[in-house]
Order: sequence, then structure tokens, then C-alpha cells
Amino acid sequence: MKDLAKELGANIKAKRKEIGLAQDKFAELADLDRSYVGRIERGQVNITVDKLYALTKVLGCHARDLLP
Amino acid sequence: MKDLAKELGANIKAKRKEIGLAQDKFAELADLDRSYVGRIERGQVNITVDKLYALTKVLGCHARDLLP
DNA sequence: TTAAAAAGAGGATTATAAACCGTAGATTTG
DNA sequence: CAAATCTACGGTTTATAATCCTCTTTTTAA
Repeated sequence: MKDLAKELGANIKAKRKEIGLAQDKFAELADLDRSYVGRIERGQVNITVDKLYALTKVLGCHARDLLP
Repeated sequence: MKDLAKELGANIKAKRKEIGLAQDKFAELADLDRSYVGRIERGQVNITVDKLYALTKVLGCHARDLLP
């Protein structure tokens, strides 16, 4: 599970960088806590499917593109 | 979110049926509670990514194949 | 080199996912 | 038909996802 979260987090972060969006702004747009988004990107937490969708919506991609 | 869970649940159920696996046995193989798997299939709960993977592992498919 | 912006990190709390109990109702099978 | 099997469904409890708040560290730009 730890690997899964890490890979997913890395993918999310990469996508965010690609867009040139600050973590801070990213969290705000996804209506999530900034520190939590940080934990997600670092792979420290196991997120729910609806949070995953909240993120992909902002990133402008599909969950498929982020899952390992 | 409710729609998301419902669609995901329906996809999981369909895949399980396809394999000819009982919900009961399915839960056991995925190491999840039987009643909880029932709720997942009915779209009543918002599951975490690692539970999603636990299910796909048993179903012999990828998360991509189940996500709406 | 420094100030400001951005990301890392962690404790404490709240919300909710997931487990653990069961019973009722279908559906199938002998 | 009865018995066995499978699913729906709900209440309660436990584990943990997610929030909120704060401070530190790193990065970037001036």
C-alpha cells in the first residue's frame, strides 16, 4: 500500500507541476486542505476515490492517468 | 460523489458476476468484510484507493477497468 | 543575501471508511 | 416443498481519512 500511495502521489505532483500550479492553489481549487494535499503528494496517506476525483478534476485529467 | 460510488459499485459487481464469484467468497479473497463489500457494490460507501486495488487484484483486472 | 513564496512536516481534533455484529428476504437447488 | 445459498440491509464499534492550526525548511526571485 505504501508503494501505491507513493506512486500515486508522485504522479499527482508531476501532473500539477506540468500545469504550473502551486500546491497551495491546487488544494484550494480542489477544496482540500493544503497540508493534506502535501501528504498526498508525498505518499503518506491513503486517499478515497472521491478525493482522487476532486484532484483529477482540477488537474484536467482522468483518474486512469494517475493510477499506477 | 454518490453517482461515482454507484457506478463504481455496479462495475465491480458486474466484473464479479462475470467471474462467477459469490459476494461472500469475493470478500474473503480480498480480505474485506462481507457486508462492507455489499455496500461497496450498492454504491453506499466511498472507498479508499487501496481497497479498490484489493478488489481489482481478486477480480484480475486493473482499477482503470472499473473507474467511471 | 535577503525577503517572500512555496513546500515539508507534525500534533490534535473531527469526520467517516471499514470492521464486526446480526436478521430478513430473495434465489437457487435437491 | 424444504434446505441451502446468496444478497440486502441496519446498528454499533474501531480504525483511519481528512481537517485545522502551527512552525520549519526549501526554493525562487529581486
